[in-house]
Amino acid sequence: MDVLYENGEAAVGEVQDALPDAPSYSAVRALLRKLLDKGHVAYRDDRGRYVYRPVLARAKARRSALNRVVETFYGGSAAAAVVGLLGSKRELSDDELASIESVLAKFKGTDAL
Amino acid sequence: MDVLYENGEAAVGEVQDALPDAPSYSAVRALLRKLLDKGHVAYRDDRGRYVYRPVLARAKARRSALNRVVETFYGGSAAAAVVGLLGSKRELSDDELASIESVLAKFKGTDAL
DNA sequence: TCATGGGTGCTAAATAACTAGCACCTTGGT
DNA sequence: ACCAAGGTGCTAGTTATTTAGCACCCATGA
Repeated sequence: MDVLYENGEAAVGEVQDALPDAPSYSAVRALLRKLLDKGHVAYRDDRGRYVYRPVLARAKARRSALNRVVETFYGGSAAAAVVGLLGSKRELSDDELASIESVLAKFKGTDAL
Repeated sequence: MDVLYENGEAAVGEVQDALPDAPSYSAVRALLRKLLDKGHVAYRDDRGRYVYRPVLARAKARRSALNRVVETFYGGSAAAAVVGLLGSKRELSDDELASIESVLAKFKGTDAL
């Protein structure tokens, strides 16, 4: 799933290559077929070659993945996760800094009242 | 694993209860034993009852989990992940806001030079 | 003391996942 | 037109996981 979300879509061989400790080609085929049966994945036929993609919107999966990490490791506190995220970073470009301060601004507003 | 990281430690039954789609008690027992064999988990004997805990330091697992989400869903950009994290939040306490601005401060310093 | 509840170790059978290998089809190059 | 490469569908055998059920141990409460 992560492979598909990262690449947007991928064929069997690509999924296998992207997997850290890849099982056999046959196993990846079987796995993708099972995900297909379960409705987690769809495919398009690219001239006889099947290219798979996630069914659940990337945005939803993203939110859910982030949520899980926040729940598991930060006691549900998004702010603590943000601190953890930035704490292990060395540098931040001006653009990145600006975008973060931009989303922060809205909280300053509501909190100040 | 997530269950153990979230609770710090847990017995077989607790792991089973915390699991979203739990397999049988036997399966959880077997799984924990396998994790034990692989060295991912340790246990203490609480008067005949085994209580399991992760071997890998929470901090490392946390960093690794966060990293994976950032790689998978935010193209490796921690800043983008921060924006995503804060974007879906409604409110932030003064303390939370302050702690975030505190870690942000160090980037302002280095970037300004 | 003695039953009870809830753990563990262990085992055997059912179920699921992995693997390898076939025939077949399509694409691309010769 | 033909061949080679690389896909798919399908199948059968191997391996791993899951399951249920034993005997046993050890706190707890009656």
